[in-house]
Amino acid sequence: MPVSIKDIAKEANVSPSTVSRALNGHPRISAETKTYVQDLARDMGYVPSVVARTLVAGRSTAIGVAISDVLDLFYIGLMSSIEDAIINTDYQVFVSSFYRDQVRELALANTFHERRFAGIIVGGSLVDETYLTLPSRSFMPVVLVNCFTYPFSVAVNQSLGAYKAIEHLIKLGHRRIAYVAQGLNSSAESQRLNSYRTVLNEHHIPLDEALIVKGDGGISGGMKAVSQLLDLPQLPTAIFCFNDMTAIGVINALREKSYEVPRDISVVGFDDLEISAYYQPALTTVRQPIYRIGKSAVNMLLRLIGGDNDVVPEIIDPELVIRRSTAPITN
Amino acid sequence: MPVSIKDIAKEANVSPSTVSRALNGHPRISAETKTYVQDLARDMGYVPSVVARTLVAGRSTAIGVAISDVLDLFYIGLMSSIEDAIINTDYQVFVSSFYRDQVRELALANTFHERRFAGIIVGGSLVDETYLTLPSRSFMPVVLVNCFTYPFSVAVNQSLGAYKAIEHLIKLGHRRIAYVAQGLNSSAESQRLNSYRTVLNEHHIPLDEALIVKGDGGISGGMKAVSQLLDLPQLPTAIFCFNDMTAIGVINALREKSYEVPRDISVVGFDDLEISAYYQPALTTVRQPIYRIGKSAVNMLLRLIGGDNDVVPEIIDPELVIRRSTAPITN
DNA sequence: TTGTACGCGTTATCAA
DNA sequence: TTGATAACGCGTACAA
Repeated sequence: MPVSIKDIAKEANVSPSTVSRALNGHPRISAETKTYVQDLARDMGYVPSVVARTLVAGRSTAIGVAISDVLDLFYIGLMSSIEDAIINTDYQVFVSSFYRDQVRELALANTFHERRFAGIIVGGSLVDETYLTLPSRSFMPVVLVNCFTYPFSVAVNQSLGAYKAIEHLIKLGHRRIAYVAQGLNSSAESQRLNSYRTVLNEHHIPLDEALIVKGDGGISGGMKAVSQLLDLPQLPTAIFCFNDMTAIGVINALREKSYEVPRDISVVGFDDLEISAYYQPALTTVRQPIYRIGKSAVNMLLRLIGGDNDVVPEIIDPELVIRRSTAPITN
Repeated sequence: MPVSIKDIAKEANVSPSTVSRALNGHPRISAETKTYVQDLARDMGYVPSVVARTLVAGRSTAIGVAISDVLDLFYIGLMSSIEDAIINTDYQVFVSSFYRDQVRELALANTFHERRFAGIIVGGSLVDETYLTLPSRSFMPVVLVNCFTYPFSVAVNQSLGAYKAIEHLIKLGHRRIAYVAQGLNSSAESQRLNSYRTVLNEHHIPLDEALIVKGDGGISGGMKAVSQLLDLPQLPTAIFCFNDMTAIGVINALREKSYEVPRDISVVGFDDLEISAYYQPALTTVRQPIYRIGKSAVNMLLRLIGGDNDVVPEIIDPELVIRRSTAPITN
């Protein structure tokens, strides 16, 4: 068992409250007993119990971060930026993931609730507005990232991102543009897919549903998607991918079949991960400014925790980063 | 404030202990009151306070994972495998990182201690045996990953890994072999560096200290290292990198200067990240079986938590994965 | 079958 | 300046 205030009190022949005062720099205490108790506490290896402190205070300094998938580097960047933003506050961050599973996501929210966390940030939620109905809502604020159906959120404008990507391809002369989806019921997914449909429509390009295939947000999903696309009677000349890892998978699978990017087929990603600039070919992609997102999410959460409910969703316009994986159509 | 057992008791006109019994499936309670209380608790949105429960029980079901760097994909893999291994137990995982900083690492250990976590796993520790001296040691076991100076650890044999990598290069005819370090005082770092020196020595290759340069474990560190190496009067013909991300940085920087890998210079990484197989050229690298490491670390920690101190360090022999970034020397 | 009393570690309040 | 007491939410031994 850890050393408690009582143990120190007994050893020092004072009352527990005196120990508490000495340790918390309370004004009304003699300098003598103060240093004596402090030294003793140190020597006994005392570390205060935040558990007990939380119980009596009725509030916690723990902030939870729930991310959909640890293997998705976008969420890793989010995690990193959140930790960065919170390091200078009085709060501590604890991260867990729910592996793209609705049930696990809610279980995780419940875990945070059970532990009475001060608030949580969720990246890649699959249950969205459900958070509004949770009983924890009143005392454990929830901020979502990249979700548009929720009032407390920081989001990159997914529609605009997809729009910019597809427009870019169209300007390069492409008309047969495939979309490799993530295969999840996320807010980002539906926004991008809708935008894909809209832009094609605006440009009077007939929609071919066969060009919409499912990936899994990772390399292998991108590779499988390509094998589906290559079975088509008429190949696409460009592929818009849900994210950069998917794009890397796509490019690899194409290379295996001796299609070269961008000579034969153009590929656009989403996220702008660090690796994307250093991949061969360097990826054309839609940048999600993850650092800014994390900072804003933390900001918003801290305001909500402080009782300021007067926040508005923050929408960030993404930027298209043009590199070497896209080129004008040749044939 | 969240709903408490007392709130329910008041509403149901029973005592708090009856509510507690009803909610915990206690045998001695009438089926009638049981279901009544359970329904009421659900309707009132009751979620038990693990904080209070932890306090009274004297033990927690929280397991902390401290990783050195979220942007290092090796640790992300570790995090993932640990979560995987723990999902079927009664414990919950909470991850935080300490950004390659000794002070932050100890602060994080203290945070876990304050919250009375059941145990912690540390990846990439910079303080190693210090954990043996912490006052939390007796009730919060600590398992380290890839640390050889600590009795409770799961580690890949770093020396052997480096040995296999360098041997491979030597067999390909290389004798001027550079080493791009991580630049940290970690256990892995010193083991690999020692091994590098040893193997060269065994093969009677004179050690040129100028061939040992510092990276930072990431892409940019690898790139900077290359610019140092290229300033040398005599270039290396092969570069052994601390990890795969470093290798990717190295290959990129070389490409920028029109050196082609492996034609002009061979490059070996370490870790075998997912991306490494799909990079161009696919990386020759030392595989650290991260899934197995995470599983073993969790296993060991749970045994320690269970009071079984009869554990021995687990050492895993790594495998060299030969791909396309290494080739026989040409000139 | 249910209620009462106590303790977990801490802090705030009130009394000495 | 210090000590005693109560309270946070829960579980459990004991009493009813």
